[in-house]
Amino acid sequence: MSGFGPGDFFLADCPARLAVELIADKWTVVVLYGLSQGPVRHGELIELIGGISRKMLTQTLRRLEAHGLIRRHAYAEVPPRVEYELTPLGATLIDPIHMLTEWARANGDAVLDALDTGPEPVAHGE
Amino acid sequence: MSGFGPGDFFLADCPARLAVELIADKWTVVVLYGLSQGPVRHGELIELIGGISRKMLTQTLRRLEAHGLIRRHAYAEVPPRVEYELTPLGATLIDPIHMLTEWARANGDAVLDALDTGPEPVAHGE
DNA sequence: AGGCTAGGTTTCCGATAGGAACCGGCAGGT
DNA sequence: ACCTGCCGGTTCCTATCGGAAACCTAGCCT
Repeated sequence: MSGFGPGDFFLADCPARLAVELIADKWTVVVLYGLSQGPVRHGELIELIGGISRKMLTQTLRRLEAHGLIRRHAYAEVPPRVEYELTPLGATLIDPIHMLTEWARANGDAVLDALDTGPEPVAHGE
Repeated sequence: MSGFGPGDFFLADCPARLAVELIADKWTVVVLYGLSQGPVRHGELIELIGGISRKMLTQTLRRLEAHGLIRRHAYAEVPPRVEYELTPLGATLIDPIHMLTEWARANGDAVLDALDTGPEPVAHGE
């Protein structure tokens, strides 16, 4: 070991760790991926992302907005319309996110196979 | 919109989504990063990763092992020694993980600045 | 015998996640 | 005029999770 760069990132309170924890979240990656091609409405995201609830979507969007990764546009229209889009800072995440999603697409089956192949409960003394 | 490839990944139960949720976890990214340069012992990870508890580390490692991303070597020695290392499948995650950590290192400060600059409570009617 | 080591589990409790139900304003149907 | 539906969001409530600290196992050292 000992080959890691500066001691940061492992330091629990450094900006890099906080940034990772911001996106290392069940919904964040999927939401950012959904926004990666342009502005999307709240309702569109709800329909697009299977399994997410309005509450968790709003919560996730708020957090990303507070951290400057996305911007919210609320149009004062009759049926309310709200669009979300990546900020320039948020756009810098597109590449990392796409690498992750591509990895997931390529290896998702292998990961699931591993679950069936060797559940081995470990039991540290079997 | 409508430019997303196949409808998978948004489907909530497809392998790709499950794979993303496996690694989109507070500790998983940091742990995988810690293993990215070779085998590491449990205790080394505890010292390396600031803020993690033994419980969460073990839990995270077990989950990664069950999904075939890492392998566990328990040496039957006097003071027990346990090493963890990436499997070939897990090694395919190094690149995506490194992109994430590099992004975090480069933009962590900007993300934190955004928090101070515009906490704007939103209040959907300001 | 008692203490040390290293990895892991258990216990307890506060914090969080998440679904369902509700809110608010306005357009349109009747 | 009233009821209903649309959209985004919030509130309520519970099940689950996260984390600190204590405990466990097993063998060597003193």
